Amino acid sequence: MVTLAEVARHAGVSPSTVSYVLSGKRSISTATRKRVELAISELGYHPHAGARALAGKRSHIIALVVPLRIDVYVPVMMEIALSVTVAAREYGYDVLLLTNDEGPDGVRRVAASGLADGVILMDVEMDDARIPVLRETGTHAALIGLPADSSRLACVDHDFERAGALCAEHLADLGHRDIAFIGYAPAVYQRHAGYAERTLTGFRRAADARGLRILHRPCEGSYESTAGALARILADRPATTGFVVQNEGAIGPLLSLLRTSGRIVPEDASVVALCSDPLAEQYSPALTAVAGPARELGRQAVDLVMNRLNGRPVQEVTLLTPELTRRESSGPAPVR
Amino acid sequence: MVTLAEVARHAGVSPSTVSYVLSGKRSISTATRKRVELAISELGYHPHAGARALAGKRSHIIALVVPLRIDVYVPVMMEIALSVTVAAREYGYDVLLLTNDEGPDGVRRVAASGLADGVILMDVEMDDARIPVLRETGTHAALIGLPADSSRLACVDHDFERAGALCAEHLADLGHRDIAFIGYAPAVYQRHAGYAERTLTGFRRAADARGLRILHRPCEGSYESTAGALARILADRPATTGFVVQNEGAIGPLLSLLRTSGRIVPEDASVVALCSDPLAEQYSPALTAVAGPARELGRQAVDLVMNRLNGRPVQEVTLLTPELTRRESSGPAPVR
DNA sequence: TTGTAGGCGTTATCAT
DNA sequence: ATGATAACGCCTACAA
Repeated sequence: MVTLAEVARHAGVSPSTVSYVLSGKRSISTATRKRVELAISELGYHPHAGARALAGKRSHIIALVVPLRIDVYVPVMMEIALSVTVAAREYGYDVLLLTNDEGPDGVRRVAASGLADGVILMDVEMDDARIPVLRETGTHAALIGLPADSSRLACVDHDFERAGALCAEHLADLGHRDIAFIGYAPAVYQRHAGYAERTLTGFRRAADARGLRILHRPCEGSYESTAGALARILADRPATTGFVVQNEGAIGPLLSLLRTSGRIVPEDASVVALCSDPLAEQYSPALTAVAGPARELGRQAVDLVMNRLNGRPVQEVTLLTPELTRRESSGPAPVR
Repeated sequence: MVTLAEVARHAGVSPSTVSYVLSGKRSISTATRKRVELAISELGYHPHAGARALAGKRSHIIALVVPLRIDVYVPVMMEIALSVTVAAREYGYDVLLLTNDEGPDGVRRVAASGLADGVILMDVEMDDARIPVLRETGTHAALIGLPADSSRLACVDHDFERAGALCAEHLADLGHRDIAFIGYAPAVYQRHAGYAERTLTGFRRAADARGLRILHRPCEGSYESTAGALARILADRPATTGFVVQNEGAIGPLLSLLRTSGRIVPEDASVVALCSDPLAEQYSPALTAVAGPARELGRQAVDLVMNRLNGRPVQEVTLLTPELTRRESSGPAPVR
């Protein structure tokens, strides 16, 4: 292995000079810098990560804790994870992947061992068990998601309330009066997942403001459960003409079922999905959808951690604004 | 930060004793071991990762290189990544996430800096640019996928030839004579992606052996491209009654299109998908599908790296056997 | 069974 | 602008 000392010898300078060329923490004459840089590339030198972490008190690694069992749409999760990785690299940081099955101890382990300088938590729950560990160990962290108590933390998330409201407003604008919201599995609401509740809150509030009649039906996302949810909706409120879906699994079945039941989209029924744009475009008709900037979430989380690491102040809560993209699945309410 | 020395003092032993109870590399009397373990938990000691890597010449980290742009089904990729992480933890290893946009240099960087002890490459191409770096640096690695030249490497992959063959044989058994294979985007075949070609090879060979007439149509996976592919198939071979799909995006559209064109599945046409079981079960009718053990792929890759790290011999190529699960989308060929 | 001490490759504080 | 040198926390060969 090539060491800094060898580079120094090769360049005819002292080890500290090489170190400073690398870190840029003091000025170096152009001449010696050139020599050092040449030596580095000639020898193929790469600083030893462990030694650097030991002496420099920074591992240049952040940990990303992802859920092992996932109820949100996996590709979005993956996109966030990848954007975190790419953004971290721009700071010279690498990303350590942790699964949430290690629980709070995983966070403690990587923080206490100096393995990671900071932590990004995905899929944060309202009352997340990892948060006390963060507070107790003073770990620099960013949370993707919004816990019940975000004080002294740094959180980024989509503005789900706004997303829910956008759906209701869009359908109201189109003249729909009776709207159904097909949501996540009952279990998701039972454990008070923030994103699910906040979407519903925003949706309800906007619907109220516009005088819409609404129905909320949880749904497992399978064909059968979607069929069940739709049947109940149409039985309870036959006049329903607008559908909002926040369960990726239910989208395909819903479109099939509407077609089967003789309802043409968007002439007889409008569908608005809460999902990523690529997904919305896969369906036929392409779906009007509300999506948040997944990639941006990852970036922001990294920025937050880096700011904390460098002692810069950070906002406790950052909400990213979602956008509604109108496609083929929504249209004026049918006249009756 | 709690150090090993403090633990030693607290337990009234020497630092090396603490080190040895941790590593188990020499026998310790039960009495002192107890004392040390108590001190460790009382003080909340976690060995400093950097120091350990520096002194022990092992970072206890493996790097996982994932593609930044993905054409395979993302959830499967995610499942593999997570299973790698879980399996690695069982060896006391953590996983560093690298994206392939760093290219071969990313591998060189983590290997040369001692950041990672080994590397797992996902989405390996036939003539992968990262492989020379592996050879040149002597990095311990496992590849998920099968490159053109696998000599002196350790590769795991699904047995795609077998998967393709299973599809053809299943449809042949059911009496189908004309079969169409709806595949990945043309670009995937143009760059000779191994999994795509091998599936086709196995499919063709088995079809030949059974005297089937086959058609292969690449497909982008969108609704439109699927419609185009299907239209051509039915124009070229109106007698086609069996469909094999190896493009997750095309499945939904295909089912819709078959229905629209008045073909009932499975009475008029049979569909066999090459996709994960959870995905196959989401559709209606539930799809007969051939799937490989994704989680197992991750495990095996980790085992391979660990074996290499510990100087144990490893197989160059390990192929995992896929299984066909019969569901509702395949049935006897219609009599005509 | 346990203790002592040198060294791993950097960083950063003193000097010069 | 550059050099020498003492940590950093752990591992392990060598002693006892």
